[in-house]
Amino acid sequence: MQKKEENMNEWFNELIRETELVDDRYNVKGFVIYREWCAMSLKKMYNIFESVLNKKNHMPLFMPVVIPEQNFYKEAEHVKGFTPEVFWVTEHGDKEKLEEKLALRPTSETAFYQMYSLWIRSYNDLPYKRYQSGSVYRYETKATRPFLRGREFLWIETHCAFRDEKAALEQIQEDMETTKEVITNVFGIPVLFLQRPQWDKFAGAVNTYAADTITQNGKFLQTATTHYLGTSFAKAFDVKYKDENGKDNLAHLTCYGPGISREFGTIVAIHGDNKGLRFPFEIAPKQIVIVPVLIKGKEKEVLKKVKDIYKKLSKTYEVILDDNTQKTPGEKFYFWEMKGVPIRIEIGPRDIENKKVGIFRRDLNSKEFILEKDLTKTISKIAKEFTSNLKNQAEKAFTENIVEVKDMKALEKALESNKVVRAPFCSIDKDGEKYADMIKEKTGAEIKGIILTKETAPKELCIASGKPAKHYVYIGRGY
RNA sequence: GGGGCCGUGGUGUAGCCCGGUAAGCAUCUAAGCUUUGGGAGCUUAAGACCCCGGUUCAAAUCCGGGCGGCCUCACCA
Repeated sequence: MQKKEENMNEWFNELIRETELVDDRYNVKGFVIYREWCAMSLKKMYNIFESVLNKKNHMPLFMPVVIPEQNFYKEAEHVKGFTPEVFWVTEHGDKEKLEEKLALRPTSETAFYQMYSLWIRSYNDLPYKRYQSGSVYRYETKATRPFLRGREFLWIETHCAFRDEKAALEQIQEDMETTKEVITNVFGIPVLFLQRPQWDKFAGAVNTYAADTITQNGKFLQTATTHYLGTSFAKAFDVKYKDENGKDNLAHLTCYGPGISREFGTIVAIHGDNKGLRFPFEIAPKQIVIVPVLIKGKEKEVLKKVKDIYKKLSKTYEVILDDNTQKTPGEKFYFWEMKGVPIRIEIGPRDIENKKVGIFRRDLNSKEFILEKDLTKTISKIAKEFTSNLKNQAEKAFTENIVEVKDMKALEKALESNKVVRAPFCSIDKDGEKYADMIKEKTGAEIKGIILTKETAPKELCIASGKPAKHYVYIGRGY
């Protein structure tokens, strides 16, 4: 098998094929099948995200997958940004034209806000927080890849309406906390919260805020974005509320889009190692596998023992009992490690004699034999620390992959050695764009944005323009 | 969209340059025996030359076109 550190792309492609996460042999380009082992985990990811959103007073709904052309054309910037990527439904039956073209939603602002103008009437209706889980469709150009860039992908999109900018910006904060709670703490993926430059924001937004992670080969990978849309969509779709004085006001809108299928790919890319997948404990398709060691003449007592343990652990965890007799234990060990099951329990005649069980843990790739009476205690201890071990390992690589630079030479050098950089830069407003273009041309890397925690302005000069720098920006190549 | 590489059983490949044997190997699948503490062994079975056209006595192999894939650049919340 390919080594991750040698060729991450090939390692990734090989891994997702070997582990049967997706089947990309479906005969439509950019559309893949998320198979069982992957789907079990995707569902858990959805559940966790949804329950966090529900706790924060979002409510679910399901919007239609098609959006009429006229909705799509209501917000000028939005159309301009998305039109090249839209799949249009134009016919029915035997080549009869539809009266109106329908877009397969590339994102659902223009579906939600059409209805928000009917549903939102007064300030008493605000804040108005809804979300849907589902798939969206974008005609990406030919460089599609499973999980990271598909023409169909799975995500959640929230759409919220507020009285004013202040309330809307608080929602942006909440979205980022949600990202941290779920993507970092449960999925174990470290992220940087970045405000995108003006030239790289969501089509139609006032500002775009992203949660970017960094892969071990030094590329940015966007896991979620949240957008402050201001009132432009509200104006286009007539989303108004009456205030206490009976006066009409435009609602301030935000939307948040954590990409579930892409986050899954990120989990594979970040946590996977040369033995295969490693799932965070909470979203592992199965959390524990039990492998009996069946020695001739002693199968009976071993099988009885593992069935007891299986039954006991199944009350709390999702467990598989691999009692297949055609495969040797060694082969099963390799197999389940590749599949990313967090904990493996081994039991053979010797262990029964010693009142012990073998425990292998995939976060540390280590094995020990413990007393059987300590089993549940040990498992719950491992379960508790498993994901944070993965997270810490990921964070170490993440931090090491960011380097500080003060000039173009150092920038080029850092990018060449597969790092992303933090550097002083003149401006992420329109006036900085030409210098960003300059960097792009010279190095192929992009300005991904500024970090959101308050920072004092740099004393250094901008690495591209030589003007005083307003910000430290993060620069790198992306997926 | 540009450039490069490629298309052989379910999967990974050899064969192609230099046309001709029963298209080889590994894995997977099924059946049986035997084994099982870190990828066991044997026997048997099943399974493939992307599509269309051309050249030729003869095409997996050469030529043209199509379709599809991978890498890469551009584009892209």
